[in-house]
Amino acid sequence: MKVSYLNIDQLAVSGQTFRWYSVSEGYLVVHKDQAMHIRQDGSDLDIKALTEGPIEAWHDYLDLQRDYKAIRSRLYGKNTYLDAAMTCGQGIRLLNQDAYEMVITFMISANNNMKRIKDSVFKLCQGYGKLICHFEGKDYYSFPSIYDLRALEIKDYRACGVGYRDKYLYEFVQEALGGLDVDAFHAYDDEDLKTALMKIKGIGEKVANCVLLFGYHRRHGFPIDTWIKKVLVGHFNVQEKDLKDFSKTFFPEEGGLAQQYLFYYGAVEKK
DNA sequence: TACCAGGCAACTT
DNA sequence: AAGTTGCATGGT
Repeated sequence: MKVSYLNIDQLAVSGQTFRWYSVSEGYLVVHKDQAMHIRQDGSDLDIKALTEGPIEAWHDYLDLQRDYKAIRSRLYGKNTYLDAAMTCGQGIRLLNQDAYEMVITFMISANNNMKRIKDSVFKLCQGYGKLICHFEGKDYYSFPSIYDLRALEIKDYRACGVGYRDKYLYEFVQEALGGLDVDAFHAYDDEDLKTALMKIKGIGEKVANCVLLFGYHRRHGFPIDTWIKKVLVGHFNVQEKDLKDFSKTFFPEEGGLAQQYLFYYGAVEKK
């Protein structure tokens, strides 16, 4: 199919997902208990589902129905650094990911680096997810459900390389098994959602904003990490004390996408 | 060798 | 309310 404003190489390193695996051509992508093989040649996108689910689920995951041209035109021209970032990362989108998966993944992300986050998520899935497909000689596993994680002890999380975050993961899974249903949070308004997320140990302001944005698809969410902070202070002339409120006024709606452009730009510029 | 990585909870003032 | 500190682990 034909697509615009979508680039799989950019999405693979965009930092919103840690389950895109490079294969001989394109990527093997896992989300929840589904897998697909995705390839791209210019504007030509090819998706092959490797599991039973409906292909429409992948279209939704990739946010294909949204008009990125229109959104981009609203963001463009506000700031020269953002303009450059948008030109650099034209194929960046917001993926529609699973809330529970984002809670676990971004708990692991706190004060951590991209490689180790990816490795830890991989170990967690390999160890406790279900085998869902083989591809080019490798096995791929679903993201483990709370039931898959039922019997784990703190040390089992530690063995996945998550470090001191082990106890947060353990406690969250225990609470979820006890009835805490993060899927029910979809019904909450923004403020209640953020409050509910931050009640979970291991989730502070930044991780809550990541989960809110990537897992609950609240597109104005604007996570401020160490890198974004530098960008706002250095290129948007924001004072330290105004960081938290900045995005609300500067990006009334699509702050999340703007944040992704800035983050991706930073990631590629570093090299 | 220190310092950093998509920060957070617990503690001190 | 606001500021400080310890934290697992792998990379540079």
